[in-house]
Amino acid sequence: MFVFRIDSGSGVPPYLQLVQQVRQAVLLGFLKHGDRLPLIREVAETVAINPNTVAKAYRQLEQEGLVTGRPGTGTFVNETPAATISPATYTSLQRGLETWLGRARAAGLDEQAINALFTAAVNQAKNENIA
Amino acid sequence: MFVFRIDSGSGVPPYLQLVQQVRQAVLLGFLKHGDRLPLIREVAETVAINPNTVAKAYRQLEQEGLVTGRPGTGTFVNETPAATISPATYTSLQRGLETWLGRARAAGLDEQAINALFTAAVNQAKNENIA
Amino acid sequence: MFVFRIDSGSGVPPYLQLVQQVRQAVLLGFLKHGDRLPLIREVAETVAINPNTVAKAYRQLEQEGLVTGRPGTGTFVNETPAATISPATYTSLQRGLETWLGRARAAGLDEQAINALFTAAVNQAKNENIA
Amino acid sequence: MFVFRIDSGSGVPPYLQLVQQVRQAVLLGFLKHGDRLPLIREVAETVAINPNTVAKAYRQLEQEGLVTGRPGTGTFVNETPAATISPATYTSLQRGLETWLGRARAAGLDEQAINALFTAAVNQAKNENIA
DNA sequence: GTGGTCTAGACCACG
DNA sequence: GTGGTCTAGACCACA
Repeated sequence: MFVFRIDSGSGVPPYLQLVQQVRQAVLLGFLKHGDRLPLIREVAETVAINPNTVAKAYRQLEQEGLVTGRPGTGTFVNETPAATISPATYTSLQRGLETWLGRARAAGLDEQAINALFTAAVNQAKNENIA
Repeated sequence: MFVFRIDSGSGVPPYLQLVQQVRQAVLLGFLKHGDRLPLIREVAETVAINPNTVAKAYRQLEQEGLVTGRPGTGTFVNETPAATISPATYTSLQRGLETWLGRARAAGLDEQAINALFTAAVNQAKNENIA
Repeated sequence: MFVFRIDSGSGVPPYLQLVQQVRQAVLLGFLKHGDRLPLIREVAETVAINPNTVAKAYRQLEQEGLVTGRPGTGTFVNETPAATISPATYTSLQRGLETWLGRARAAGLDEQAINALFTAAVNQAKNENIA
Repeated sequence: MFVFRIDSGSGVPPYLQLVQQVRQAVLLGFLKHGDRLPLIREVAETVAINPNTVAKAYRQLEQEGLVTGRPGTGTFVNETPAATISPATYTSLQRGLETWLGRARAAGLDEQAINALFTAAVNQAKNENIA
């Protein structure tokens, strides 16, 4: 089953967090064609936000063509455009990240610092590309 | 010089992005005690947002005690609480991340997919802690 | 100035009527690049619906790429993809329709009957294409 | 035989589309006193909607007095109030519309644009009446 | 004062 | 009982 997670301190609107999580899950293969998203009312209950907010997120996903809402039945994932990477390289990358995270945590970095390092690294690469 | 970067598609309010970037820069040692932040007008111009928005970000940083605005002179970084990790482990972690990013990009992942992997890994660790 | 019109008896959700009217206005050249749509609160007042409903319509138009909402300023029409027909043929067709409508009304048909004739004619053509 | 047609992108609820189509057909003389509407199951199958939805449409038509359901036999059209226009002027108007539609299509207008022109013309007339 | 988001609660169309 | 829409009213980010 798919589980949502809201970070209320990030400044990102909750409905957008839901949208991004579904997008990522589809991208990474956690959600596939035909899978049913959790019911709107379920999500609203588990993450403690208003059902309308969840509905707004689902509506946007539908407009993006990622899912289809069927009244009386639920909301279902549409055919994904294409599998981007092979499962092997995917799990390899995943393992690499996990060991790195382990080292970072062992060194005493909290989540905030880890995120800072990550975004700094990503942006540095971007700047090099520009230059 | 310190450079700001606004991601208008992330959903995070621009003023918060500025705040977070300064916080991260201080945390990672890019900004140290006595460094001057860019002028409000400069920032407003380079990232194309309203000066009021930049001023709001600086105001919040001042309220957090991270910086001090000196009218007519600029905004300066206060004494940082303490660097928690040694520079050696820090650069080691940084290098590790960069090589990982290189592998990910070589495998054909775009920024979106990389972010997805990263947040998934971080959240997975969280879930394990909870369980 | 652009004026909205809500037909509350048609069964079409009000927000969709607004969306369709803007789409048509852009398509017919009544709204051009840079034009400002009426303020959300204005529309809500003139057509007597909730501001949120108008906002929902504008949001959808923004997602379709037709307009751009600028907080503090208003909502503006984006560059139109392309002018589809020459103004000459356009006005010619317009005149033709008007004379036809005049004949229909002179014959005693009310709006309901006129709409019935129109949709019947359009659908008939469709069926012929299918067959 | 009478054929229904559902436009799922119009925003009009399917059951209402059925109701409107029967109303129009009666108004234009396509359906006359004693004609039998298609069976609910047939309609549900051909237009791919739930039988309950069709039943709801038929129920509403019965409440309007347009048709009468005879259990085990079918649903039949009641006596129509009166044909308001002569068949001659009717077919004349119909021909006029068809030639106009032909010109519009020849000019390169798609269905969306044609509808836009039509509703614009109708509404313009309305505004003139108000003014 | 502008658009954007969230909440609360109601009603409807559909299965 | 499902998703979809509307209303009412509040708060926030932005110009």
